[in-house]
Amino acid sequence: MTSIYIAEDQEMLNSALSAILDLEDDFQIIGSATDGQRALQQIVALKPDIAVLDIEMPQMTGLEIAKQLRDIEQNLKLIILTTFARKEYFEAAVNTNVNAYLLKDSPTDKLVKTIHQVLAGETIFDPVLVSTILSAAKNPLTNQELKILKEFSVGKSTQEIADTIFLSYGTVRNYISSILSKTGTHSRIEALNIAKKNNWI
Amino acid sequence: MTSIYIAEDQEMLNSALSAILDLEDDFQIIGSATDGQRALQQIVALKPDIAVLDIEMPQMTGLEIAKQLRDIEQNLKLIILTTFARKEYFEAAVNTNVNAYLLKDSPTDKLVKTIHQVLAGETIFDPVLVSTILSAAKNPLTNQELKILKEFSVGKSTQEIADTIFLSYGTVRNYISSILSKTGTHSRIEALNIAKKNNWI
DNA sequence: CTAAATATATGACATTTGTCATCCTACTTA
DNA sequence: TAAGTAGGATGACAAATGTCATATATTTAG
Repeated sequence: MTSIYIAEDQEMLNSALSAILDLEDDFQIIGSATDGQRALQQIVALKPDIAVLDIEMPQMTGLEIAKQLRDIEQNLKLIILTTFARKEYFEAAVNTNVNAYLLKDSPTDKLVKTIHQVLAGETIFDPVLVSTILSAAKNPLTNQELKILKEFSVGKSTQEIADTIFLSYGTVRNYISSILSKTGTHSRIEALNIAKKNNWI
Repeated sequence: MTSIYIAEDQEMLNSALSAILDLEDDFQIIGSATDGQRALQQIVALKPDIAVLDIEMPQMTGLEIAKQLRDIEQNLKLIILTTFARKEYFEAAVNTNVNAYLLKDSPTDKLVKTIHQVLAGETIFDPVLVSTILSAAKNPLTNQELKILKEFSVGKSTQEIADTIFLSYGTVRNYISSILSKTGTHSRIEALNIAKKNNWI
């Protein structure tokens, strides 16, 4: 019998998955939470065989939970279950040595199958995810440019950005000009829309 | 026996709900889709007793489906199942006379219960939703201002906005100035962030 | 019917933004 | 060592943006 813990902040999906997995003869749901902090505490306390973790949750993300658990629980198998194929998430997950990374855009059968495969020692990455990552428009922005993009995404003015990252006013404007040129746009809002669409921020 | 159709674009939740509802003795899932167009066609063809509709789906939203179905299928009970408590959605749903409006932030039990209540002739609005709507910061923008906000949210310049909605350049700038003043900001990006946070767009 | 509110428009002004050419300095690298 | 090259900075200019005062119809409310 395999014990499973579910961390998923959308109550409907959380309860639905709990019910479905619990129906499997060899699975037993021993707990679930809709926020990250509680999930981490309970997983440490209950020591399940498998933890299914959503990434975006209140309090603490599934990736943070995975990272902390990796250090203290060697046997625990970690499965990340999330909505979007974001490169940053994926890389973080790979670096944390999670056992599987699945998209919510898969049917529940797939989750069940994945759990079985993980128990058998396999590591599973959703193929849709992998191809999305590989085909995604590569972010052409430098670190500095990305930092500045994030600054003006919250509405800061050039001067405010210059003050927060300790660059001159003119330099910040040069970077912004470069961002606009690389994104093929002529205004901050357009550049932001491009960046969001391509998951650069 | 009650026949149910599910339209929900997130495959994991779709399959999970299908499985769970099908387990109920008196329910039978007769179909499901992950896009709006296909859902509408199949619902018309299969004539279920209940249609559970997500709002945000590719091709066609659940609200559009509900509207079209209301005209041709009087007996069909419509249940809207969605993530966010948005005033516009809620109002549209009420105007379409849907039989229930439930948030995904409820457990599956609640959905099952709601279906039974709807079958008994009741109309159910998620209480969390109703209180959220009532307490939400009221949108202070006029229709024209909102229209202009949406225009510059996609990155259009003042002149481009003026051209698309047939107003003078100066008038558009006045409206934008008014938007900034009402949102307590001094730039379009800040105003956009406020508007998004409060679900005005 | 009048007063107030709306929707639209202008002109004028100060700031901010976007674009460019150029410059300096510290590192690589051929 | 000389020629790049990356990161940062200036100054100058045009265009866009944000702010205000004001004006004129048109509606709406009292």
